Amino acid sequence: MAKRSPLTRARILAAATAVADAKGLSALTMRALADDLGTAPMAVYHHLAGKEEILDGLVEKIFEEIDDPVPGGPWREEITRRCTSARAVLHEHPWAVSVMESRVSPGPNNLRHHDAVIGTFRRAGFSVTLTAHAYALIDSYVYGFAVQEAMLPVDGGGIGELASDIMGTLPADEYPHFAELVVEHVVRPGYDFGDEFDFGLNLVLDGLEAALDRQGLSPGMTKGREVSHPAP
Amino acid sequence: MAKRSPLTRARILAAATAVADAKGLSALTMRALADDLGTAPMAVYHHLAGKEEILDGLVEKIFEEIDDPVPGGPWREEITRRCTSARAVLHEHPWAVSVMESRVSPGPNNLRHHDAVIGTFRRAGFSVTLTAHAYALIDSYVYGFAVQEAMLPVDGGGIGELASDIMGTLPADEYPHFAELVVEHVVRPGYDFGDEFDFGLNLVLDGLEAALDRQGLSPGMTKGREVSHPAP
DNA sequence: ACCTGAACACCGTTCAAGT
DNA sequence: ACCTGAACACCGTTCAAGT
Repeated sequence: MAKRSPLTRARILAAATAVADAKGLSALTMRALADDLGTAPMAVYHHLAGKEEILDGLVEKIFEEIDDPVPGGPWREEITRRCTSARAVLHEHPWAVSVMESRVSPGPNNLRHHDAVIGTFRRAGFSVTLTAHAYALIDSYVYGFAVQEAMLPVDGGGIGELASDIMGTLPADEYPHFAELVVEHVVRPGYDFGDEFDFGLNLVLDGLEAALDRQGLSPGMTKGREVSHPAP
Repeated sequence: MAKRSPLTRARILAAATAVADAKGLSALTMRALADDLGTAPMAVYHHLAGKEEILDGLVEKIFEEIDDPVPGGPWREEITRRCTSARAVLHEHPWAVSVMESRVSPGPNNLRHHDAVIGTFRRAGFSVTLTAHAYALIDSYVYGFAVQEAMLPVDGGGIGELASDIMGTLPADEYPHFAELVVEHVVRPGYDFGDEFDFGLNLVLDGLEAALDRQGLSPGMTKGREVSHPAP
């Protein structure tokens, strides 16, 4: 793409993202990356220590793209915006979860982002324990949804064709419930797996809201409602 | 391990699982696998077409290990058992989700298992649409939880030490909410991230129960409550 | 200082050959 | 039929050399 500007850490990471987006994670080799940058493979090593550091950089770029929630704001709106943004970013970069899984320690963007998520719950009155629950729950949901989207062989509308391909090849009477779901739902025009995201997110947030209310009514509320960093 | 029995598809897949469990997915090479089996690398190719077929086989073995729910049984108990089992299996084999992400089409065990999950919801009166919601939601949660567990550098109790290591290295005042969560919760004796699973699962199932009740009361209930394969 | 080319130890896989 | 060894086209990375 951009050819003759001097090699930069940022330019290398941008090219790495482009290669992974376009051809998949397995096509992201040091040689392919150098090709895309118009340099020899070894040129990259003068700006980043090696492939591991490139992968670390890619994950940090991902967390840069995701909207941070604002602690102190209305928690449900903030968390909704954050989760919707995270899902969109992970959808654009289907390799992202795989790369995250292979990292050993979180970078500054990762920490800052999750500090904001935790802070949003705490400032809204979630106890430390309930914040830990909520944090594990929403991240599981967002990451898991992204994994499922990444597992789909095609995007959005195309899934209908694929599903009917599968059902055509496979004995439908061996998997009757699967077949019913595909025939009566998935192949219908307008179906998009991505639309399932909002249902689950709202259900999860309803549950957290109820848990927050229950906490407020329970005897141990004083500790739970303590806010570690009160607004000025 | 077992050395001199004749090479078998099953024995190869068992060895592949053992290598991935013990040394990680990246250590699962055809040469390392052959070493473990006590043969030359190319011997494996007489029983499986190549590495892709090995990975397909590993995923099928995973779905063999997970308890199928029984359609027609009490849906909440069945789904709880299934999700608990799935989480345990994915915890034992932290490489499993990564491998699943890279597969193109589901194998028979995979299809049978998900047919049972879908059937459990349908037979309990979930409409096709609500079943699609429920299916996406619980699998997102289970896969996402597994991803997060796989991202943790150490297991269970050891996470406390690691967390305090991180907090020791990192400026705690830059990530105040993160620091609070670690100091007041994660490093406490007895904390185990895996324990977070039940909270989220119960919250999700509560939400699905409420959605099922709402569906039963709504005008369009007849179609939704139709059971495609009534008990004899 | 920034980039290069040749070389090394890997990887999955093909192919001709052994028993 | 089942297994083997050498070879091929890759991969990340080291190292000595170029500008």
